[in-house]
Amino acid sequence: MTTQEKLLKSGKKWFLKKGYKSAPLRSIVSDAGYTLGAFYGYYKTKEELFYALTDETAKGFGDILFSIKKEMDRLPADQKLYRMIDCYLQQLPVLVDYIQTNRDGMTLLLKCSDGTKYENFFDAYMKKSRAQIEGARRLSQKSGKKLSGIAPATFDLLMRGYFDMLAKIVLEERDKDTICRMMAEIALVYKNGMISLFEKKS
Amino acid sequence: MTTQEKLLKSGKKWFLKKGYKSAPLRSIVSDAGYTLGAFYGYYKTKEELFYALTDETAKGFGDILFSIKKEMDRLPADQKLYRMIDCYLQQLPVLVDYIQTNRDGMTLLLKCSDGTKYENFFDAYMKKSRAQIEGARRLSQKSGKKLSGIAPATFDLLMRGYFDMLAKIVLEERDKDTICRMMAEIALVYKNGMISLFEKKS
Amino acid sequence: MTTQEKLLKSGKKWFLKKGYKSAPLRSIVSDAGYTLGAFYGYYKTKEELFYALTDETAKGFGDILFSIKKEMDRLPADQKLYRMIDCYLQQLPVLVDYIQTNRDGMTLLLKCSDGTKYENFFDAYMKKSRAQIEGARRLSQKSGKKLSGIAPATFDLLMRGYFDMLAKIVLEERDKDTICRMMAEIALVYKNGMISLFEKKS
Amino acid sequence: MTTQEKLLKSGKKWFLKKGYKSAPLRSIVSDAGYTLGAFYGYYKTKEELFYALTDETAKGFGDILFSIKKEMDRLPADQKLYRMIDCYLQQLPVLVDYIQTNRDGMTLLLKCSDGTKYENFFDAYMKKSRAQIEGARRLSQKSGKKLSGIAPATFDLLMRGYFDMLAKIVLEERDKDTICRMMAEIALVYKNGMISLFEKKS
DNA sequence: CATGAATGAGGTTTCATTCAT
DNA sequence: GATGAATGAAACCTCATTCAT
Repeated sequence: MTTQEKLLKSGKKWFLKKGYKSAPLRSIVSDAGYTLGAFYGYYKTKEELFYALTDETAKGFGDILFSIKKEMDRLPADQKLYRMIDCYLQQLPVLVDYIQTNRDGMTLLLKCSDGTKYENFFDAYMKKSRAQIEGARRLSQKSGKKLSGIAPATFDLLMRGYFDMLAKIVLEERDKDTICRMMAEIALVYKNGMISLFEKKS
Repeated sequence: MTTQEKLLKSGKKWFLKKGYKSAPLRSIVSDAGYTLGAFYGYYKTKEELFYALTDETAKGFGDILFSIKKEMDRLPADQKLYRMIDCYLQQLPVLVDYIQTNRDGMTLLLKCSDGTKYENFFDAYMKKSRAQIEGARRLSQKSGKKLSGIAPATFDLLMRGYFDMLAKIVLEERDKDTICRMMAEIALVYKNGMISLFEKKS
Repeated sequence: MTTQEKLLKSGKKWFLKKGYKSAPLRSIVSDAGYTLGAFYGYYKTKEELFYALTDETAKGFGDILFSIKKEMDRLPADQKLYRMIDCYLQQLPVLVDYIQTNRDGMTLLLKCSDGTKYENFFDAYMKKSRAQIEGARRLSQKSGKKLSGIAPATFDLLMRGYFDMLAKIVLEERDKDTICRMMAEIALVYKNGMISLFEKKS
Repeated sequence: MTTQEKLLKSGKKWFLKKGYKSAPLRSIVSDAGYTLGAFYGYYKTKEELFYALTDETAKGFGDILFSIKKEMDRLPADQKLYRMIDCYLQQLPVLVDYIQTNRDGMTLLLKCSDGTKYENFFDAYMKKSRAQIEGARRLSQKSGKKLSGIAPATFDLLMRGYFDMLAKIVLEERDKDTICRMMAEIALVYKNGMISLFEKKS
């Protein structure tokens, strides 16, 4: 294992354990078997080390979300709200798979990134998709259908909750199939639950 | 306002702004109009000040959850899973009310407690209730009914997600009615969604 | 002697000895009989300590130069160049006196300020007065007199040289009268030398 | 270009840009296309590299000053003070020429030598020549003439001022003729100014 | 009750230098 | 001749905590 790999490994370990800010660089480095000076031969700052551990994962994750979003954009306007979840469900395995194979990176992003550019990583993505959903809602309303037995803010909250669950379970559970099944179940609960609300109101 | 009250007030302000770890005790104390020496006449450590601001809220919140749990315990074993949500919905206003009137304390617990015994405050409670639900599941199974169109772990996850949403929205939104309505809506989505799953499977 | 005074004294000593950049804060502080932490109770940065030792002197010195400049502004345009030196000579004692009584501060400004906002302190003032002199020169030319047996750039250089000499001698010599006499002599050399050039050419 | 030449070139560039102390050896070496290890095959220390860039220039400059001094020594004792400037003026082109063709070296010596044995390079030479002038003064006095409408210390200061101006202008201006003209003008101001003083007093 | 001076261990970063290969 | 990994001391700065007054 090269020095850099050792540094990355030790950095990952400490960042996971204490979070970015509270992980002492000294510990990271000495745990890897080196001195502080050695570290700066490889990274310019502590932050750079963190990004070396997370940038790729963050980008990869964003790419997947982006591809899902594009898929959703192709849905006919009047069906968007109803079918967004299906659209998402279809991609779920890819998403879970990605998070699974990038567990550490994702954990760093979600739980240990305080003090870095990735703090609130998830909410940032959620905010983007909020605009997307808001757009879908307005289109649906124009098309004459009454759909909102559910307030948009609630819908938004539900989505954020869903992703939080996704994050939690992926970071806890190692079996991909279980995760997919659970998240699909939850998505179904969401879908059926929302549909029942729509129907009740209309 | 007594010295102690001023310290508490200033401490709250700084912990809310920067989180437990990053809030310099110096700032807290000088903002209150005192010096560091004075502080240590009232609290042994910085951490103690934090707990002075949070212990009560944490306990109060726990008490409510505990009372909901007791309520649920009274449900007949064979109806537990189905009616837990109603049981919870019934208590929702109390819960929201409590969080609302203890916004600062709850925020401290949920967002600013990194480095204290309360980090991961919510998950800790959720883990306790997991045992509870697990118990319900086993009882139901004994009673011979097939209920789980939904896996218990999924149910657990859903509950944790629900509480996260509750936390999020309470920390973002100041209007109690809005919060209650949204959380009730979400609970309905949950309930209807789950019921539809049960029915489909059975 | 208060702690702050000790810190200032030690700071002055080290800055004078090694210059701002090369003076280790550690030495400054431990020489004063304290630890690094103590220092930061009094100054936010090393730079702030330096400015505590120099700001006042810099301002005072600037004020005197400014008052000389205003004096010069009052001279009739056609006599400016010829009488600027007299005007300056008249204020010389004040200037020397000021530098004398602020020897340390002036030395810090002139020799030890590398890395601070005061590096090139003198040249900065010279640049300002350059504009002033250039103005005088143009006015003189308009008034029809041929005066420049001396190139403006040369004149500028002479002035900068003069101030450098002033700085040097003040920092070396402790007797005010001697300094005044020497600088007055030099000013006379300048004046007569320049006049002889003017006359030769015209 | 040999390795050593590359190192020298890069060293010159960085020392000129940042000064001896602030120029990181790392930058010097990597800019030259090598690594730190390579450097130490050629020079024992960073300082040694600096001297490799300056020793020759320093010596050459000193030699010229020495030859001027020898020239002056040949002047009859009773005419020394009056004719020193002529003697110097005669050598001025040589001096300027030398500085011109060794701009970089001279700049290093005058502006970038902080932290090396050459800091205060100019003043060191001036101090040596002080002894020389002092000697001239004593001889003149012995010979019975009243010469000093000007104090020897003032004369000394003037000379140092002159050299500072020379340094400044050479480092700023690239055109040799301009430099020679300006410095000659200044020398004339000096000479005429001093003569007028002598005459006035006598 | 409160002060405020001081500590000391901690943090991140820089850099000349060494040395095995 | 050159590499480049690594050192180690030094730099500036932060902050919870102590303690004499």
